[in-house]
Amino acid sequence: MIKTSDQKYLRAIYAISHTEKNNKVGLSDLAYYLDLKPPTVLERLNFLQKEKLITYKKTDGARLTKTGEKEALNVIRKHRIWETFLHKVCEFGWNEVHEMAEQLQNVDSEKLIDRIYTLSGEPKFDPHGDPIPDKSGRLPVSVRRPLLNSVEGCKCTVLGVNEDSAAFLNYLTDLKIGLNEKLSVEKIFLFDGSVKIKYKQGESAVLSPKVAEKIMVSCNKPGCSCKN
Amino acid sequence: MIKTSDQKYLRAIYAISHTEKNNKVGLSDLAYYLDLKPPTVLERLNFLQKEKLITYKKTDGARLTKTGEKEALNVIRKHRIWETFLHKVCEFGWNEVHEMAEQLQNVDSEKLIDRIYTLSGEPKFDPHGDPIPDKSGRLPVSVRRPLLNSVEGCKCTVLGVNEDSAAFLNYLTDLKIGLNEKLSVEKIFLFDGSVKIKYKQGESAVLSPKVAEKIMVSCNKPGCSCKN
DNA sequence: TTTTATTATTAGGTATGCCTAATTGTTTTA
DNA sequence: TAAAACAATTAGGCATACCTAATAATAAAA
Repeated sequence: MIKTSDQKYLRAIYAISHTEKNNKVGLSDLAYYLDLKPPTVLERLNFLQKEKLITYKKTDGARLTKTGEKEALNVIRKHRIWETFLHKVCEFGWNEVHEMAEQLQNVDSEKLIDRIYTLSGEPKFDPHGDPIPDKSGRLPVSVRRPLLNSVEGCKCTVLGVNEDSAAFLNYLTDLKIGLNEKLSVEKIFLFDGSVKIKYKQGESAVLSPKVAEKIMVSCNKPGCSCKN
Repeated sequence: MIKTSDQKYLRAIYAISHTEKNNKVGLSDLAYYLDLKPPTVLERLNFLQKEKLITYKKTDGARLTKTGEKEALNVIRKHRIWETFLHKVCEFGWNEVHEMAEQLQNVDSEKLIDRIYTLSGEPKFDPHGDPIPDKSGRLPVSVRRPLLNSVEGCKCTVLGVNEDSAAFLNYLTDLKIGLNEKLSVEKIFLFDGSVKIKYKQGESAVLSPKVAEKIMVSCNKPGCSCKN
């Protein structure tokens, strides 16, 4: 059985390699992400390589092997199912669930995850809009795209976000933008790409491109001319 | 903040000192209970004593201080609430919940415990029939007594058990004796104190005193002449 | 292309939470 | 009451999972 501390490494590698700038997962990127020092991480990477869960070369960074990716997706599955449960069944805000799920994902019982998932209604996406892998690690496909890619006049729905920081989530909460919120794109400012949106009854906001890039939506009308 | 590994010690001391033979909690009793070696336990007991969570003297064994007992009851509360949740909401058998609760009790969120408890209907006793302390460590009083103390003819209800071992719980499951089962005491054999019971529609069993001692019941009629 | 900055690696260290083996008390019980 | 059994203690060791400081390799900038 693979240790929970090692699962953290696998999950981190997975997360970093699925960023926009998805090139190589360097030692110091990982150390920074995990809040550890490079020598600590290096030691463990060598171990994980011996176990054939990753490959690691200084030039190439860390990459998950087939087995390693499966492990990573397994933890991601647990994490996202717990987040879903906490949000849907326990009624926590989507900005509160991450910390708790981080601890709960380590509980060792497949059967428990199954029950929790059933109780949550077996959705395909977690409260941040991230896809929940099935038991064999397959991800559901989604039509998520960044709000930033909208054309003026588009009406779309918030499916999730691309950042978990409390600062960001609290900002959205302040604006009263939540999961499943329907947004209407009023204007795209050519100057810097800022996006003006309307939502709820009469709320409106101008979002910086940095923010709009991290809000994931899907268009309400199929065949809308927004980019993906 | 007190470490989860230290909480285990406090809980163990609490558990052992609340046994029938509740005299002193010796070093080796504790070591046996925790499945550790005496030197390991001694080291930690000295630490816990420095922290004023227990007192420990070779002659007197380990005793919880006020603070220590409060800590212990706090973990016990979490453990029993998780067990209740797993049984009532997730529909696990009462013989499956202990292991999972052991892990879940370490999750650090008062708020989560509150939600889980609400979802479970805020009962006063867990699925083994053990009382759930409130937030200040107060225990609800119960009228539990061992089945062994019954008089012939008594009708009573199973509230819980005094042992958590899988062997014991599986034995009860085989006999189809579960929580809230109504039992009718047919005969007490003077020879060794075995108890013959009837229950469900026509099931019957003769329980050894060792078993009958560990099944906790309450009489269905107030003023029944059973001992407590 | 030399200097500077960044990143990776090695070597050695610390705290935690366990362990075994040996020693010393303290009970039983013969 | 001496021998045997058991409980408590001391001393020293090991693995894990981190760390710092120093060095080597590589990439970026002057």
